[in-house]
Amino acid sequence: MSEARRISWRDIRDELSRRIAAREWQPGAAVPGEEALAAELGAARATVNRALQDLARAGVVERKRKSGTRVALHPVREARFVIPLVRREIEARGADYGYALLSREVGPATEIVRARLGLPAEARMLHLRCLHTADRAPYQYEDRWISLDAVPTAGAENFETVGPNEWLVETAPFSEAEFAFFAAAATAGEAAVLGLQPGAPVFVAERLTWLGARPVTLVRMVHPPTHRMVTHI
Amino acid sequence: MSEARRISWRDIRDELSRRIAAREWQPGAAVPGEEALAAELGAARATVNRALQDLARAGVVERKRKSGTRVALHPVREARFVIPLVRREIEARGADYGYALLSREVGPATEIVRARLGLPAEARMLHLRCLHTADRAPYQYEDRWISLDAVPTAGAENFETVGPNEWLVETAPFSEAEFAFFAAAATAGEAAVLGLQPGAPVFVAERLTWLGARPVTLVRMVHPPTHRMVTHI
DNA sequence: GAGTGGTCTAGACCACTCA
DNA sequence: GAGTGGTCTAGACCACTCC
Repeated sequence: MSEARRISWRDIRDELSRRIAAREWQPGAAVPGEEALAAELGAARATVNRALQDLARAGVVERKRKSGTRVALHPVREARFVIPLVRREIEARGADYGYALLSREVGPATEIVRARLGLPAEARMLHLRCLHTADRAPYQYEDRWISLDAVPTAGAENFETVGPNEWLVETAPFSEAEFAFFAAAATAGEAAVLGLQPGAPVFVAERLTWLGARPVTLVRMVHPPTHRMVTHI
Repeated sequence: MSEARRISWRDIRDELSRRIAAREWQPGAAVPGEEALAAELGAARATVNRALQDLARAGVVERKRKSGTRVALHPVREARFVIPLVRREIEARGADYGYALLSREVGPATEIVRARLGLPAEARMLHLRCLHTADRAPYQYEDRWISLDAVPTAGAENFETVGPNEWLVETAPFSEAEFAFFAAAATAGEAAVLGLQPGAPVFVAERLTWLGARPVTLVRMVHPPTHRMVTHI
């Protein structure tokens, strides 16, 4: 009587994905062209295109003009991590969020920080050290430098009740960011703040942001070794 | 004489992105509807839609039917990491890749591993321990469990020249994966293999994969503290 | 030169959600 | 009920790349 429901690009993606997983299309093998798939599946080429682009983004197929689409030999899987505000991260766990400002200073940056941000020696910087707690337990120690050239209004903020993270998000836009994650041994200062032994392994997330060519902020976020960064694919 | 080049969805995305960064549209403010933007920018609604969807994926705007599109108050930025094969990761740095199988055993899994994978006590598993080197220096210690129920052919492989990672990628498809990253103190065994002091901080990446409901493999990849996982946004 | 993916357009209908 | 985003279609042209 009635026609079947229109096929969606997700349906197509899942069907192609299934064929690849079931080895109906071997790794390295060519996938039929968009036109052919569209005809076979009863969809428009644009719909097939959207499905294939999604698979390409996920690393399942590789596409090249003229040569066509192939099942990836070495699927480069990608992991996505959402980087929420610490406060939201803690509240999402159902824990009570706490914030404390440990120190606030205006002055020149250390040589390492200047080199990392590409700033001259005379650049005026705001240096903040904060602690974020979950149910009163140390959760993240934040060591942040803010360029007062890029964000002059930061000099007028005391950051005693609002963390620089939240303040910057609403105040200072950025165009580029670089994240790095690594393990390190807790320095004496970090260990004291987080309630660990000096030298204990800590999980460090470091972020640099720029607005155009101007560096905005450099932050080192240090977590106790119980911290896990998890994602699903 | 001639018309300007057709506007692309990237152009539109960048223009909208610029307006948001320049605070022409404040955080929380409503963005004009797709129809209006299409008219203003001289593009089709589908093109504007694609640009807005990309901004939504990046967390810059939030979209809801009927209510429309708003500039995100708390942009939930996301970081994307590509997870290549270790060999590729090392070769991409211009270093020589080396691989060594340290041990290979068939038998029951430890209780912890079974619990993690949701497997019964009698499940037959393949346990592999390997070392990946970059220019002869230890780069990653791989401790892997493979379910012989899910991947029976793994039992016939000796894994002496090809790492289980590469072998599985070409042999055993998976539908779901979970990644976890964290810092830990090197165990005595890990320290010995990586040439570190026991208790030294190490960067651990753990991955579980399933094919449908069946667990395929659990791997713990341990890196020396010099390892950094980096991404740009 | 020719084949394949990349993308834009114009129009249409649907789905969700708010009032 | 009505407004907005979500998506499909059909057609077209472009851009890249291999031959």
